[in-house]
Amino acid sequence: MTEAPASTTGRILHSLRGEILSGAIGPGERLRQEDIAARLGGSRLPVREALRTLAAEGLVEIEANKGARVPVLDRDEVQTLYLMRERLEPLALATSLPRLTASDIDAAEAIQERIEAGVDVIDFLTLDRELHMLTYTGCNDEQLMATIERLWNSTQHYRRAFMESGGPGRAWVINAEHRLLLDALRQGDSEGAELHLLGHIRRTRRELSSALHLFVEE
Amino acid sequence: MTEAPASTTGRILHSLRGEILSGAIGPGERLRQEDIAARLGGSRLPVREALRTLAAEGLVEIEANKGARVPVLDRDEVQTLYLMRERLEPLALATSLPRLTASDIDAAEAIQERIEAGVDVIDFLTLDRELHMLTYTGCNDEQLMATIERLWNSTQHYRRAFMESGGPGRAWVINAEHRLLLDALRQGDSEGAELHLLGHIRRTRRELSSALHLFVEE
DNA sequence: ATGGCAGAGATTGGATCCAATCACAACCCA
DNA sequence: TGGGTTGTGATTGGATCCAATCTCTGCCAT
Repeated sequence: MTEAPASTTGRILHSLRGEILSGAIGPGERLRQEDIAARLGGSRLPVREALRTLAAEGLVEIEANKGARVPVLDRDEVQTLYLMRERLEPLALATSLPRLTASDIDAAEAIQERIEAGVDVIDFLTLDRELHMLTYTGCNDEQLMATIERLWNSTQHYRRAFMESGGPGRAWVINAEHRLLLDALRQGDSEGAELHLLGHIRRTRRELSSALHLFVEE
Repeated sequence: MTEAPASTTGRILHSLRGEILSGAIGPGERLRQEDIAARLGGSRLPVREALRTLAAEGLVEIEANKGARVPVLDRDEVQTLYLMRERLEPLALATSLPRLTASDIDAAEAIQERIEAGVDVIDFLTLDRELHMLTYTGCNDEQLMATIERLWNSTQHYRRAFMESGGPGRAWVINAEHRLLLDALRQGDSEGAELHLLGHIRRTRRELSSALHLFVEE
């Protein structure tokens, strides 16, 4: 997610995805090809290809002759995306665990310590994602990991909006879940790790779903 | 999956996807932009956009300056795709069931009767897919259904190769599983339906995994 | 005979230009 | 005054052209 590709299409794709994930381009916002081409450098052609890719990833939606915009998700859609995470991420974790090294878990714990030391909203989102992705490094299946990243990407905006509007309130819950997850991983306890991960995602889903103010119709 | 779009890009995308799913273009085969443009009508531009979309779907892989080809999956990759189906399709089924009408189930049973009446390999693949997708019609979540369709698409070649090389041998097993699934749906038994579906996908995964001749290195 | 190398043809990547469609505003008429 | 209509600017869709990279063949040297 961090490597910068050489081709123009790859570069524009990378930049656009980053702008959507960072919130610089929010849900409902329109993406004009010429604007993007001028802003990111290049002609409209690589922009169109990048938009096609983003559309297949679910990060934008393209309507024929009417252009691309960032989709506005309602509560049910975000809920389903989280239900998908609840099903797929334990699978990735179980696949990853046998190949996970002690230093992988060390790195994850270092991230957790930074989270507990106190960070702002934007840093938390980045570190939380890094931590979870680190636990999946042993899973080298492209399709599974690509699907999981898509699920994170599609819900990124709502996670950030939730955190910025006060967040979960009880930070210790997240930390306890992370610690339990990492401990289970350390012990090679696949089932335990899967259960803690499931509970972690499930609780987040429920908190997001009850934050109705995130999903007011526009 | 069957509607023919008006735009050139959409038409080419639809045709290319169909050719890959039908086996007209097999794994490892290269896709030259100019060939496709000449064959399907249009310039290379819409072809490139269609290839980008197919790449994001996992139906082709694009290497910079080297073009697109249909990916060759090994046994582990197909296995993981099926494990993903085992996780996601019961979710789609549970979401679908409350909105499923009696006539939906009637239609699915009609398909099952056609399968039992005896069909060739290609018809079976089509009907089997139609049957399962029918059971998901009540699930109107775009992302979940798109992900499931991608999983079917990515594994379509190996399913067909398996069927053509003798298949499961015991056709009654599939029919029993389908009947049990449909019966549970008829009774509104969500848990039972999920279990039968899981068993159905799981058995297919195991049979495919043990058919090593499908995955010889090239 | 075999391995490396060079060059020509093939193929992809990108830019510019033209056509088609859409959105919006001004205008006309009831 | 309000609603429909038409026309113009804005935006997207598609085609052709040029540049960059790759591939593959044939040649040369060892």
